[in-house]
Amino acid sequence: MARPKSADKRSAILQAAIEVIADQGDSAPTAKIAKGAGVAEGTLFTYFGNKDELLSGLYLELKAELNSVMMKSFPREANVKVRLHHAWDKYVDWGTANPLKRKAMALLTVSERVNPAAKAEGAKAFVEVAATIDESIAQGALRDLPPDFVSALLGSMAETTMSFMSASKSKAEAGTYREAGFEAFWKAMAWE
Amino acid sequence: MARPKSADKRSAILQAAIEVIADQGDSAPTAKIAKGAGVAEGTLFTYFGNKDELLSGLYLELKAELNSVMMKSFPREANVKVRLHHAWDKYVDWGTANPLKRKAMALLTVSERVNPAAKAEGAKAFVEVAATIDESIAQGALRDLPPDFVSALLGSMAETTMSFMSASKSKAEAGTYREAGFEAFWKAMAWE
Amino acid sequence: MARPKSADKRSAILQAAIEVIADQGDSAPTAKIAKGAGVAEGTLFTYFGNKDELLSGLYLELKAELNSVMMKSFPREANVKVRLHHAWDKYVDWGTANPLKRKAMALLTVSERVNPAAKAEGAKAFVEVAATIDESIAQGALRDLPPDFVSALLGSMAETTMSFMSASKSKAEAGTYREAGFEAFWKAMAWE
Amino acid sequence: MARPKSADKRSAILQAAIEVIADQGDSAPTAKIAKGAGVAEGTLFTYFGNKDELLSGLYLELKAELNSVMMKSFPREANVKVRLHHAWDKYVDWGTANPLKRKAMALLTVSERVNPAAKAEGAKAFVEVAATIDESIAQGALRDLPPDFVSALLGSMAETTMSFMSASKSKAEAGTYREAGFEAFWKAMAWE
DNA sequence: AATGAATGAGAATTCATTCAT
DNA sequence: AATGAATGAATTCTCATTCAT
Repeated sequence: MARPKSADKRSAILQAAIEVIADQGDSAPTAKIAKGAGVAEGTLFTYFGNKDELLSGLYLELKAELNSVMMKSFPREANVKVRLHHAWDKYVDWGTANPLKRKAMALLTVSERVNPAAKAEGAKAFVEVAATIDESIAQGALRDLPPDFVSALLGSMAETTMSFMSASKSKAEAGTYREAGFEAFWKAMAWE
Repeated sequence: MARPKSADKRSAILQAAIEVIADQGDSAPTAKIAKGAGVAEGTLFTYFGNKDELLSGLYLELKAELNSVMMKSFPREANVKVRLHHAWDKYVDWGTANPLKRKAMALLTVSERVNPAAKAEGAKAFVEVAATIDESIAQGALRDLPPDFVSALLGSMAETTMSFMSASKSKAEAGTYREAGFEAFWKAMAWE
Repeated sequence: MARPKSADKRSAILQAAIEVIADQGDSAPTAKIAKGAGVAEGTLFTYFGNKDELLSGLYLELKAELNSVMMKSFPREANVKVRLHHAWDKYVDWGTANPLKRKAMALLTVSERVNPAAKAEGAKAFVEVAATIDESIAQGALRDLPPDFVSALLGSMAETTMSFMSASKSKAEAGTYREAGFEAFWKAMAWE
Repeated sequence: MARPKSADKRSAILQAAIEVIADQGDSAPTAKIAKGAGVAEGTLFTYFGNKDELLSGLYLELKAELNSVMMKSFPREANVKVRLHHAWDKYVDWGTANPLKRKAMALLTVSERVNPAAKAEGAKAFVEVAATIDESIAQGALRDLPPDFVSALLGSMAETTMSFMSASKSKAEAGTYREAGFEAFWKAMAWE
């Protein structure tokens, strides 16, 4: 237990978990994940104490990756609309470029097996976005709604947008949805 | 003609299924559902051929109930905004008044075990709403976006709104979210 | 229970049992047999107290039918070879003309569920054949072997002959097996 | 390489399967077999993917054993009668010495659950006997009958002989049946 | 008598986790 | 640390039989 030797193995397990969970949900057998990762069934449990920990760990990993993607060259100096637009674009681009990760993350988000601590920690992926929303409201760029509500709507509208982007027949069409989605969000939230 | 199949028992099974599925998702044991319904494990299978049929049957039942709720005194003669507002209110009121049903329906909507025929049939719950959206776009009340995209956004925004209504501490606060949610949707989709 | 009203229903159940048991063996569900007979599941149990009784009853019925077929115009006055040849021909003709009955009877013969009393009673189908064999041995037409052994060999050789007759491509070929089978039996048992 | 799959455990499962299947046929519960073998219910499935594979595997094992018994010091140089006599003796001795194996093999031979590939493979147990029969017919030692028919009669006559040997009260009596059975077979098939 | 819904004890697998190697 | 065999509780579904209608 503990002190895993190889970071590679941990990554391989997580990668396999993404694929298997995207396909079968949180009832995916650990044996299948281990096989996908090229390790023995028992080995999985030296990297993750039990299945819930694996699920929670994967959830965190995905949230962290998403956070890093959204924050890469985040235009902290620009105005709030530009900043939110940046986050939106990075988010939906990541989601459409990584459909398995998106699917797995969505499944884990509603899974009872991901522990509450991980859920709470995962929320931090959006702290900066949330802060930007707070600021937007404070300075009157967005309507006076509870910031959490605005964040949640951003998330669900982005989720919906991604599914239409993924179903698109061309890059151009996907791009249209991406822009229309953000415009819808912004108009929904802004004054006027 | 012997003991007829009892509508009560069928209902009891479906009701128990709502509770257990809301709690555990589609991996809820049929034994637990049967127990919750107060029938023998085998009895469940005289009402539903197998677990998938139970899941699909419940999905249909919930969609039908939601449809009937939304269509009750649907103001067919009023303008599109009024009609969509009516549907929105009925939808989110039903969802907040019946959190278990809402949860179960959400879980079943993404379950692989609900058969495609049921999914297709279930979509009919929203046909009139979809038609209203089509009409809104055609007559220029809403922006020129793919109607399916608008419908999907309506659904996901309503879903998000419901979760904030459910978490509200007062009826008044819930009512505020309900209204704010619809306003957000309408502004997101309308011209200007 | 008891006192069945309709002999037709009893026959229908037995007929259905032949078909279902020939197909699935003694694990064939009683529900399937009832359905095949066009009666309700419970009705089967007013004609046969339980499944073992049905199986045993069917076994007896088949043995009785076979007996009556073999004894029809049995040449009691002819010499023993002629008499055994008659029984042989009737037996294998019945078996090839009624493959389902033959299959069901074979399956029931080795089934643990047919009760011993029925097995004993069923043996009577061959009493006259057995008597003829006794006589043959007594008068020196057949070798001095235990009569039961001779009877058993008659049965198993006939069984094997029937399966080759059933697999034959023509009536003529089947007839050849029928004759060759009897000749083999006779030569096996006769002096010199 | 972890605990290797144990040949002992595999044997224990097969041995238990022989006993339970001889008693209950192919509907014998896997749980009962596992218990008889002294392993957990799940363990059975690490050695045999499913019940059909267990049944097929056992069938093969028994046929292979029988083959090795019949072929042990098979007198390839002797004349055909001697060779067939050898096979007959080894066969019926094995069957009477191992009544459970004989019963299980007979049951599996007619089981629908043993897969066709195993049935085909199992037939090889008798190839050399079949070849000897072919040769016997070709050189005129046996009558001109289809070799398959001769083989089948050999099998069914041996089967019948074994059941009388098993019921015998003494070794001597059993030996008498063994010899009488072969003589019956030979006379049935030979010219004159 | 006939019907078929109701029952609950199996039956065959599956699977997270442990532990001998 | 890594492996994968071993475990046994849990799961879905079947089926002979009973019994309310």
